[in-house]
Amino acid sequence: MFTPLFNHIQKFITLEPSEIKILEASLKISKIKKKEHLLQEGQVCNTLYFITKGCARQYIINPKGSEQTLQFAIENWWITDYLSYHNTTPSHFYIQSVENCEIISIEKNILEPILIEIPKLERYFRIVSQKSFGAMQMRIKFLFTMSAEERYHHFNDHFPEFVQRVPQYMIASYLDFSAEFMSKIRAGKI
Amino acid sequence: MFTPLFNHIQKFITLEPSEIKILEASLKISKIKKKEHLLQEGQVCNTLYFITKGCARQYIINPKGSEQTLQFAIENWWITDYLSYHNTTPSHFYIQSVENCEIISIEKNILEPILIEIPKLERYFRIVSQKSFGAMQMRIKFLFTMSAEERYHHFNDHFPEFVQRVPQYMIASYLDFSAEFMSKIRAGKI
DNA sequence: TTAATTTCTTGAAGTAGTTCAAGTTTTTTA
DNA sequence: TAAAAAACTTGAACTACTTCAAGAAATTAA
Repeated sequence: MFTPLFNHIQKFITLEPSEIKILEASLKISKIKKKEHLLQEGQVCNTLYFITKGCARQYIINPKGSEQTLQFAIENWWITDYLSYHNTTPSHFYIQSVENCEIISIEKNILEPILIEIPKLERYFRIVSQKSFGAMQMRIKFLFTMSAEERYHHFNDHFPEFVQRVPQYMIASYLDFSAEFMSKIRAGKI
Repeated sequence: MFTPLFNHIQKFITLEPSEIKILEASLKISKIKKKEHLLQEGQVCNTLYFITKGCARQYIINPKGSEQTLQFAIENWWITDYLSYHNTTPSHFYIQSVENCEIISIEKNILEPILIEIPKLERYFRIVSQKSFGAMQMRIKFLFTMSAEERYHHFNDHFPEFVQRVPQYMIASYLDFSAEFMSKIRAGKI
């Protein structure tokens, strides 16, 4: 049930059976339907979510009233608002499932004592979040240096299966151009 | 000498005197001149840098051959390429001082054993990097939702001292518009 | 303190995107 | 399986920016 997460953890550290038990006891798994919200703007985010099946996204509603996807998370990705989590401040983001999902969640007030009990888990979360930060730096690089068309092709080349899974307009906003423009790129009308 | 770093660490965790000694022994402090490089594109980054005085930046050279700043780091900020650090892959970035700097550096092969010895430090780096990741999410939000002029004013309002310290063209590229356009915004010609 | 270099400014011309509105296709729901 | 809702497409008009080129101002070096 929790195996995808433990497999992921074991890529970075090695847990004792006793430690696995402790962690396991504090995890919660839930199935959620497409378009359900895990977090709404204005709420304080005090949960980490790990996707074991399906796909979720973080998005905002921009000043013009339309949704803009900032981040996707698929199988074996964590998704959360870390700023809200750490500062206990209202979130600027929505987190929503894009497909029916299976999600492991763990709450801050349960996780933090466990991290002190099992320091290897601190290590796991440190490495994962440093790598995510690094990935974000690359994302900014791509946004800054590539044209809309280049970003589309780059994304398509790197995540072809993913492009099939989610609506185009979400990918368009994630790549920071309009759905209409994406349609024209795809039709070769650029 | 290392006090700015220890002050920063003590905001998140509490170290024993013995632990402070261990860490201290593995830190290196250096003064570097304006425009010196800490990292060049293509090198593997195996060092973390903590700015105690001055200002550094991460930048790339874009396909047109001009520099684009992706990140600034001032006093009490860490700067590094975490993707290169963790994957031992060539970096896509330059890291360079923008002013004369005093910088604490710590190497991966020295740090990693210390982190195992002092798990509280794992905690420190985890929290710092999760917060940085959160800040990056906000940065993407601003890039996506604000016009060039709004980004300029927002940055100016939040970091007025900083705007005095670094050349405008670096700020312009950090905010993802041209130096010429920034000049026009400042002159109110927009 | 002069020369050299770096940074900033300005206007004119161009363009990579957006916005709007309407129609079509696909997917979901009942 | 029909109706409703969601997602995608298209073209025309627009605009927020970029690029270029040249000069002015500020900073640094000798």
